[in-house]
Amino acid sequence: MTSATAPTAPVASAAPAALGASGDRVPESTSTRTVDRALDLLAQVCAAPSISLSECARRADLPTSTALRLLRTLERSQFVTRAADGNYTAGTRLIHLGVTALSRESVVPLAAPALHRLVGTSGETAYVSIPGPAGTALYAGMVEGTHPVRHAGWVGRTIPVDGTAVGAALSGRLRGEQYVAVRSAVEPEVTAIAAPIRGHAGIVGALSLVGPTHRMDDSTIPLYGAAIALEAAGLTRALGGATPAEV
Amino acid sequence: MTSATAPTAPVASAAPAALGASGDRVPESTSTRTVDRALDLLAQVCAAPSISLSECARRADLPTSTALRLLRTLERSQFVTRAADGNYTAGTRLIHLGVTALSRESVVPLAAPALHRLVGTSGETAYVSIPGPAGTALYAGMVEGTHPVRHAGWVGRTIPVDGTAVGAALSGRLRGEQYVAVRSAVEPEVTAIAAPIRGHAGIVGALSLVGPTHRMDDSTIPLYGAAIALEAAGLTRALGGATPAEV
DNA sequence: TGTCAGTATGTCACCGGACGAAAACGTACT
DNA sequence: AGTACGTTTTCGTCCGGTGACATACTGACA
Repeated sequence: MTSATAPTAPVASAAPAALGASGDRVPESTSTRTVDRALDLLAQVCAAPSISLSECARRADLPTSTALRLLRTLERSQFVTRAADGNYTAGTRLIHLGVTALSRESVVPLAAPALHRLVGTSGETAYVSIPGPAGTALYAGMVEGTHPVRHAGWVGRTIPVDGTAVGAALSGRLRGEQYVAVRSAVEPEVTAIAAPIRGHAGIVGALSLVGPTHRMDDSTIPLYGAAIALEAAGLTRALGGATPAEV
Repeated sequence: MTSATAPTAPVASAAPAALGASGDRVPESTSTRTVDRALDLLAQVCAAPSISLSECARRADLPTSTALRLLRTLERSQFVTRAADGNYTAGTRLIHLGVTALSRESVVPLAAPALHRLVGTSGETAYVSIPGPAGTALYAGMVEGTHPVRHAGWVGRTIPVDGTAVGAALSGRLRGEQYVAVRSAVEPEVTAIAAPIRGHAGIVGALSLVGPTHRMDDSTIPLYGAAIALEAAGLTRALGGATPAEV
């Protein structure tokens, strides 16, 4: 028990650094309102499949003429695109920057073979997740399950770290186990099992399987959990991280 | 010959719309300098694995104090992250927005099985590409080839549409063929074969195989090209686009 | 037909937000 | 110690960003 407590504590202390954002410590007085507003509008455009000027202005709580001017700026530099019907969607330049930044998160492409193996083992949908903005977890990549009824795509979605399996894995809150399983955290009748992937500086991502609760029960969870933990350990070794046995 | 020319012309007229950006027609006088500057700094941060304040300011041609203020704004809203060594990298919020926007480009996740099949057929690295910013093509997803010596990852990279196979495919410039192959366009001794994927409104993406020229020769190119065209036609049907036979 | 509500776009007087030169600070090196 | 360079802070200044208002357009309804 004592030895089990000691290994957990250093992992937990490393995890907040992985989830913490440098943005918290930036003096607010030096912020630039105009840019804040434009970025908020950009986020609003991305949060919807397609959005009108007035709805965007409403959600960002800006006068319409202000929103139009800022959205025009975003449009000119191709961070948003405006369709013929007047609605805005994310632009090619934002996608480019996002894909470039994502491909630099080396855990995401590295996890692809492991995701395929997990799907092969379980038939459930497999995900790799990374820390998201404002202390969330971001589903960054997936391989779909093979069952006729399977989990639908969550790529691009953020979830809270509290109360979710992926969140717990990213935070290192495994309670002495190698994986964590949570039922009905994000959606009813959906169970997720997750394990963390560690790099030099601590936890950098998580592998997870997500599927309907009726297939993820007391007989399958330990089996799938062990497979996820095994794959996560392999990725951890590949990234030069410390596996639990070495912590 | 005449019938072969007629089908090409309507396709070519549809393709510029796919590559054009609505940003071209936005009045420049309504742009917001401050936001333009911040977005340029964001792009500079994404263009490098990691970058210092002074280098970022240099590349954006801004005074250091101005760059610091704008980067602090980007940092506060988690579009960039500043490490302990002072260098900036892309932040979680940018990744989130980028992944969300990318996952809304339905061609990218839809292409995953096709990419795997192409790798299975050829052993070469397979990509799905979409229109990028400023008339470029963006490599948006990949499945690595199986050869010991294979093409390294280009995901997140943009290439010119002129003179490249993917660019030609995205532009619809196939010269009556179903695929296009180009040698040494982006890098020496690398050959790419590509075919367009069409949606309702025209070309939305391209499938491609990329590999060393010594393995992509006159005997393999027609075989791989036909496989790519077949997969692209399947995706086109899935997206409700018009296949060449229907144009 | 007219009326109304909502959306999108343009205008311009105004003021405060963004600017950047200069100073101060921190670090590494000789 | 001095030097060089990158980073951060300061603050007077001005011009860039603002938003209330006007206008045009569209769709729904009586």
